[in-house]
Amino acid sequence: MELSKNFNHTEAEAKWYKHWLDKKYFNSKPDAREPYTIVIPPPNVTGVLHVGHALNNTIQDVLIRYERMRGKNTCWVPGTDHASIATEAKVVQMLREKGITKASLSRDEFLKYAWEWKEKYGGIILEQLKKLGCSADWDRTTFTMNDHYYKSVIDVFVDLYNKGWIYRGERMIHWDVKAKTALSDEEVIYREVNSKLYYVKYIVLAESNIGLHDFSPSGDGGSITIATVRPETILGDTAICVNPKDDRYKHLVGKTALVPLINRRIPIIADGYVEMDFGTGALKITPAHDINDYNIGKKYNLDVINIMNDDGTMSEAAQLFIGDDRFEARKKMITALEEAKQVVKTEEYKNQIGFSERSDAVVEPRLSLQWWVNMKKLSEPALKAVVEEAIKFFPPKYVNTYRYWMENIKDWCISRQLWWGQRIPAWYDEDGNYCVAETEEIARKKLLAMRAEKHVTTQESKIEQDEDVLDTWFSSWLWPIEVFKGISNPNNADINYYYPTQTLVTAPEIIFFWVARMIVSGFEYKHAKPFSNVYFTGIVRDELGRKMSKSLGNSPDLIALIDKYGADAVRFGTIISSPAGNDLLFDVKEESTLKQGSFFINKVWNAVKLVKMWEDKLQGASSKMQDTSNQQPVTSNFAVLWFENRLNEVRLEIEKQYQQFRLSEALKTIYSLIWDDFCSWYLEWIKPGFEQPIDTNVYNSTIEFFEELMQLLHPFMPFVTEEVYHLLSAHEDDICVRQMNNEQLIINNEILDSGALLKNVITAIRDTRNRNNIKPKESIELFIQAGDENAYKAVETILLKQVNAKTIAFTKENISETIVITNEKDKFYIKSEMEADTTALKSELEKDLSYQKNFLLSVQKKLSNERFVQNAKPEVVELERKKQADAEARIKTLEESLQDLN
RNA sequence: GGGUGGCUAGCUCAGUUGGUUAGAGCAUCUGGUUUACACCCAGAGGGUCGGGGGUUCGAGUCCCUCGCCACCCA
Repeated sequence: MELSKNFNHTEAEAKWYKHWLDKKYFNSKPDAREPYTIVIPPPNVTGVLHVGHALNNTIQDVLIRYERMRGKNTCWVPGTDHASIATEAKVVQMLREKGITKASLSRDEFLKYAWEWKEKYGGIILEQLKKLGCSADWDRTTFTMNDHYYKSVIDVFVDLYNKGWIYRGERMIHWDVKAKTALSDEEVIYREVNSKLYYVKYIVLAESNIGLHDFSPSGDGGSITIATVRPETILGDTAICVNPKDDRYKHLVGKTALVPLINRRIPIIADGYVEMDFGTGALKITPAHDINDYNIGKKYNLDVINIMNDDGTMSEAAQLFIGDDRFEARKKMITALEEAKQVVKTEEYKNQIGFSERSDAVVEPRLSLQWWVNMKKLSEPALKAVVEEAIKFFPPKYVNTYRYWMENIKDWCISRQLWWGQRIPAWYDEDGNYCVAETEEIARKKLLAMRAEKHVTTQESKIEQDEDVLDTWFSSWLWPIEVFKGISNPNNADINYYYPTQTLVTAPEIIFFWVARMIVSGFEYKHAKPFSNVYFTGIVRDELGRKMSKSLGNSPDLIALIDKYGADAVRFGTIISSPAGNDLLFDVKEESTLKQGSFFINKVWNAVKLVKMWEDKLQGASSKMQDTSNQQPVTSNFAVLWFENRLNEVRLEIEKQYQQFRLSEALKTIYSLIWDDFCSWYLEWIKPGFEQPIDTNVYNSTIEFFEELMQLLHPFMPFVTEEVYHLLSAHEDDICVRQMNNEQLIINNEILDSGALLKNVITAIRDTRNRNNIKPKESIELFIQAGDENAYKAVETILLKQVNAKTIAFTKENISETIVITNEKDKFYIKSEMEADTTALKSELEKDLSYQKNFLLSVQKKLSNERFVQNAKPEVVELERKKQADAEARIKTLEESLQDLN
């Protein structure tokens, strides 16, 4: 069979993915086997594949494919979430391009457009995951706005409300003036910004604040200067606050100041909250526009004056600059204050400002009536489950982060002023009564009953549903349950079989948003944890260490990379550079790990070509040829024996690495096993001479080894391994579902040691050849002076071939006129046409000798230390003794060799 | 300001309960191409383990302290 020069990834990827789908390998139904379940972190329905998704989903696919080959009934559930803010923004933008404003549409009309948009673009990311090779059960694809899911979210809301965990309340919240919606704390990103700190003078009235209605603009009570970065909010000031210990201001406490420009009378109060050394030590209090001011306002019963509209423009209450945007108003405010000579000075100042994660608008603190979940009691079992390790985190360092957040958990603001999402099931009547109910019909009855109870009227009132929708996380926190319809159809066969799931793979950034809340809902609605393990991937950064982000434009086009390098190479590249729990530095410029991945594929491909070349020239057990004189020497069997043991050794290693989620380590281990052990050593050892036949038994073993290697590699690089598997020999099955050998692995350490010795000797001799400029083609005569000749006899022909020797002879005597090298107790004499450069040789030997002597000295120092011999573990002392003996033997050999040279 | 993690070869990182004079990949250097692969082969060089102090027979590993970086929270 003639193989193409290189592996054609485009063709193979399409072919095998279709084949796997046709065979329904990824589909799962409950059966007698043990389940292994993963639910995908649903990507945003507006999303396109970026490196973070590639990493995250490759890891999930690796775990799923590995467990599938280990006999588990694997089920990987894919899907997307409806991402209310992001999707609504996309739809609004699309409408704008069509010349339609959201305000001109009814809610239903808008939602129709939104669904159209979702149907058209919402599946892109899932199709991209298929290109990556993801083996998810696509028949189970779930969307958080599907009918059953929608209903479950509503039911959960009603249930929590009835249990008293959901309430409606006025709070200071983060307001996105662009999206015109509330944001949760987690949706605000703080960035350091260069601002200006303005020092503004307030006039203080002479009299105390008794007669607030008397107006005396001249003041003569002096003045007080405050520092602020938001001068436009001065218009909403309702007090000035100083520290009670501050001697500078003690005489002013209790007096009245005038708000600049509008001359509102406000009290000067004292509270320990104020830091004396910040600014001037005097703080303006604007309860409607700052969370801390709000709290002080509540404490001192201050007026709350909201001077801004919901779009960030100044409201009538501001009195000035009405209708101007807040930043425009700030500029005008400064000009006006300067004209009034009330700006004392201006300083450059760096401060942290909150931005909306979705719209990037500067977040405005705003008082608002919102729906909240009281998390304190609800979250208790979830905290316990992680602390007590019923749910394990990988890496475990995130337990601390989780614990801190859960122990200080705040109420969760779940209402969003949007249309795209589950509409809050609360209804209001004309008299201000409201109720929460699954449907309008039930709500109507409830409200009627409320009115009757209050004896308001028996007449039915018009009722209206709350305009707002629920936070998207309020639907995705039910994900591990409702993807199996565990809420809409409790105790069905799927939920009972697949829940709790085994592993969640996600980014640490959403540990609070999502992971913690899923654990909470799991205990509340299934009375069980949603998953046993949580594997947190690293954050993907570019070569400069910057987080990949849309705004920076530093995220590469994954599909282009898959086209260029192949899905296997992309999977290799992301996993190999992503040690467990560490950030992944993705070198976009050089694409170095992707290259490494495609080089690796090429290596595997060429190994197939080599092995298949031998197929036509088989000889031995099953060969028809009777002539045995030409048979390959038995020493090839050493190679087979060695690789068999080496393979088993590595399989154990990899199993351990999987258990600890050290996937990048596992891949490195397999990479090195294939490239170094299999290709560089094993294949060279068994390689027959030019045009020579290969022993059938050796060939068959090699095919088996190769297939097992492909199986180990398959979870990481599914396409090339499936292709190679079918090329190596005829198979009815596919590697995708081939089951791993579950037998107890036996490892013969003697064989492994012999292999290591052989490798060492080969490397040492090659090194010596190199250093002495013996050309690769020039053959040498090798003499071995060994304590145990048998150790070399079994590998003699391999050694002969690997160091290009024409003869190997064993000797008891020193051989003169040769280059000599030593390996532990043994000496090797290399005779070549080149004249041995004794000076260079001598210096090499002397260098080695001095190293060995120093080494011996350090060992002796340890052993002569009584406290070491007494305190150290016996096996450690024993090891030191062996080191001493080895070093002594080595020194003896080296000294002898040096003597021969003189 | 509080918390967490990190600082090991030029770069990216391993280094498991303290125990060979610290490893890998990439990059670099030397030599090599008719016989699987130059997307390759053979080999080499390169580290005071962020600084200082301590515990110990023994510290990259444990403790203290300082410095720098990152992330999370406020």
